[in-house]
Amino acid sequence: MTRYDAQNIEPKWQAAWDKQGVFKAQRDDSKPKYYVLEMFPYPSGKLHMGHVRNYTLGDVVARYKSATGHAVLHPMGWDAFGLPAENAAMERGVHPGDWTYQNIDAMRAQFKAIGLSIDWSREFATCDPEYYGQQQSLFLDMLEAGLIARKNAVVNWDPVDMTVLANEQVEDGKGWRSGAEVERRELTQWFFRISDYSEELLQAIDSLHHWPEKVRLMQTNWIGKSRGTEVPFHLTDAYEDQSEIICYSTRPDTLRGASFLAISPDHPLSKALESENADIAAFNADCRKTGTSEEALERAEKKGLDTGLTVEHPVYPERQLPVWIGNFVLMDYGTGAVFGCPAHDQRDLDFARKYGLPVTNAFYMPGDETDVSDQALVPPKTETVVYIDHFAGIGTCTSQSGIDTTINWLDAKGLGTGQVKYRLRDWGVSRQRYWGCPIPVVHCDDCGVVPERKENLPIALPQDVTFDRPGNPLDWHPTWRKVACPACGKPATRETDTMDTFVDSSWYFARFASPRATSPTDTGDVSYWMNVDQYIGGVEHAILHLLYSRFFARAMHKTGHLPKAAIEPFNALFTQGMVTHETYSRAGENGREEWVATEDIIRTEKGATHKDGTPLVIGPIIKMSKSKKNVVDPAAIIEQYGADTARWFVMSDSPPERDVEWTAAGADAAWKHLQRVWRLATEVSEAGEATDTNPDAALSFRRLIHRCIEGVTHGIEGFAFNKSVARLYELTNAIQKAPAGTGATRQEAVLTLARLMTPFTPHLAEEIWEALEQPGLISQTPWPVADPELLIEDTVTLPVQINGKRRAEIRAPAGAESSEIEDMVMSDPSVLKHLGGQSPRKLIVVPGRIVNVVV
RNA sequence: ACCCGCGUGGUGGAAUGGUAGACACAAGAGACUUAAAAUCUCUGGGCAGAAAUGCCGUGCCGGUUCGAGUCCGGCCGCGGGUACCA
Repeated sequence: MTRYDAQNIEPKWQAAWDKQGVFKAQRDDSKPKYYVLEMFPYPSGKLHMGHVRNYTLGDVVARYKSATGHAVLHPMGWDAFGLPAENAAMERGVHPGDWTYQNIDAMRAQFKAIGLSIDWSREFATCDPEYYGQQQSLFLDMLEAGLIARKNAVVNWDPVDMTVLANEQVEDGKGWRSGAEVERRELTQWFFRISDYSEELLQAIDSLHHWPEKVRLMQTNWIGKSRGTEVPFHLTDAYEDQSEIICYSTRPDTLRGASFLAISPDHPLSKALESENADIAAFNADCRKTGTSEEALERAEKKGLDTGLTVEHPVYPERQLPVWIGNFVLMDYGTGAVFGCPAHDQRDLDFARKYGLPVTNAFYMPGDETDVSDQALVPPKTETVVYIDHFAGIGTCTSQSGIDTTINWLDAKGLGTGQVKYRLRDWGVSRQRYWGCPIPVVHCDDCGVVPERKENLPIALPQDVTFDRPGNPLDWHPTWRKVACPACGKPATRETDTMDTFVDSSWYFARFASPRATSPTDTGDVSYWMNVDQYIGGVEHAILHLLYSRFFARAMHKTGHLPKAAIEPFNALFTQGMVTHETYSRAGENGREEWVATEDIIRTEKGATHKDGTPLVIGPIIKMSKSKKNVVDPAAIIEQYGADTARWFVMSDSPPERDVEWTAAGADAAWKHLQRVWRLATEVSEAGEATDTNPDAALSFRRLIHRCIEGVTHGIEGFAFNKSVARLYELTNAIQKAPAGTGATRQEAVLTLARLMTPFTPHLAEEIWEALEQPGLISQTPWPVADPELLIEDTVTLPVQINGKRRAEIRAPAGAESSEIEDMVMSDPSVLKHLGGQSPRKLIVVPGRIVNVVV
């Protein structure tokens, strides 16, 4: 008997699959189709364990669906545009394209070594001109369909490098390269009008039955629908052409407690005031220095400046409210102006206390008429409150009905306008960078912004660019920008902004249906293959990527590129957990914590030491990451144990949606198990022709085999691969301990085991299939079907409880009547002993489950 | 702060309201071996007991139920998401 030699066997089967085109997706109207897709990777150049887990999950599904008679589409591509390539260009002087394609080559080889059932003939990268050219075509169609707008937006501006920064390039409010304080600056940008679809995208979340509840909730919150009202406040004295300030409020019922107005530093009125008031100009300028990132806003202190202007309260005109500029008021939500009601909003209360503004209650809690002091009174909207002297005549009711009544009242009096607002903002896609899909428009002095002609697509990125100065290389390319206007033919300038990489990933799933089509999609192919039946990826994409894709599918439908049925492109979504690993550290120079790479660790009984002998501190178990140096390189694992071991490990133990901790011991154990399976298969193979001479033992063995088929299938269907793996362990144990006289069934068991293991460890399964002289490839062999007859036991063991405590058990025929079981229970010696002569008050028989005797 | 999710042996984790701890890892004991590795066998929630068995046990407190890890209410802890959103 030989040891299982994964290093030679795995490439052999990969070549065989490749040669026979086993995984080529083929339209076949005689079969149901199944489209499995894992979120495509960024080509960093190196596979990590997270990839192995993600793609193995999808591969198990793909191989299972294929074995159960589906026409499977399981493609792979590369999300290839983005910043890291430009960084590499700046740091090492390589061209972003060369860097990217080299990485793709390296990663493709590593992916192939995992033995994934991918149809590689459909591979593409988003940086292929064939792909982004079609994306430009989509852009032009969407522009024509009114789905795209051009407007001003605030960006992070690095005043030293004179360049726009992505949010992730802003660290502590400073540019990552220059270290300069980042400023907010307005630029004219391209936007996808996703906010037009807010309500539809929100409503349709209800139809996403096979999405995780968590993701649906996150999207709902992100869209952020709120009902409120817009209330105009008249300026006591009109300022220039402005006579009123419109505030948006979701709590108009608290209008009685309004004691000031706060407007955004970017509000038109604030801007107008800047020119004549130096203090205001300075204050606003200071506010704009704060970056747009969430952390920057969070840390910023709530500050305000009194403009000296006042407004009339709309309901109590005799009251004059001061108008402040508040750094916490956002121009791009609502109207950029709010009324402050300190009694019923904590932030307003803090502001009022800081600047000495009045605090007036609009309502009390029933039976508690104390005024607000340092804690704003904000009960849940479903709770009943007592309104004080309310203008719309409401007294005691829930806040929600108070809000509704007030909105209607204000509407009726012409004092406000009921409004539904969404947090979801239009999607700004302009990026001032080189390595992205060029936006296909031209700026002409005479014609303005002109869309490119489709026959000029793709608008390809120029190759000859340099990264020796900051900013966008397209801006100073000697010739690329200079083009003839597509409308009038006069000299004009090409747009140098490129698209956000989220655009690239918003439709790639549709492109896989016909990756070489000369239009974005092919109607026949896309109608056949879409939707994605099972989408798999990290929860970090729960909001943006998935929401953008949902929007894009609608936009593609509107522009004729997707059928109506595909406007929700992902039928089912699965979000998998991370791969984690222990961290190790020691005190480095000047006492700072120094992380130590996994390969430098020697694990000892008590802890860990560096291979140079210094003791190490074992840190927390966290996601594998370069910065913590706790990565385990899949390539090294594949070299040591083979791909099947890595696949088996990541599918074992932890449920796929949870994090899995990579441990050396676990990997070793997975490898040992696969060796054991191989050993058993070899034994069976060497035993040759065998017969069953012990029919009873053989029958119960066969029952076990079929329970295993049932369990593994059920586990895969329910994305509980860890449970499938447990059933496979059970079957392996049973084969090993098979009683004498079950030789034939044992052979059957090994063949079934191989077939059930195919989705998890396909190479080993093929090798066993071949060793047992079975025809064809196991990858093309149908999935075993459990015989329902064999799943039914003839006798069952029923636990007997007395007053809820398990005291005995009885064996009863599977279909026994309750009365029969009652008789058996009441004559069972150990039951009688526990009853001690008492007669039961009640006997509960749950057929096939349990008996409870109540005394 | 708000919104989700989760708390089960030494560990990862099983368990349609019905025998808690499947399966695996780590551990201990044994077999084989000159020895080790590899492999195989057995043990394994806690306490008491030689054992049979008994009591306790799924973060804590209470409730519903013949029966609760599972359902309900409250608390504690951990994880995730989101937010100057008016």
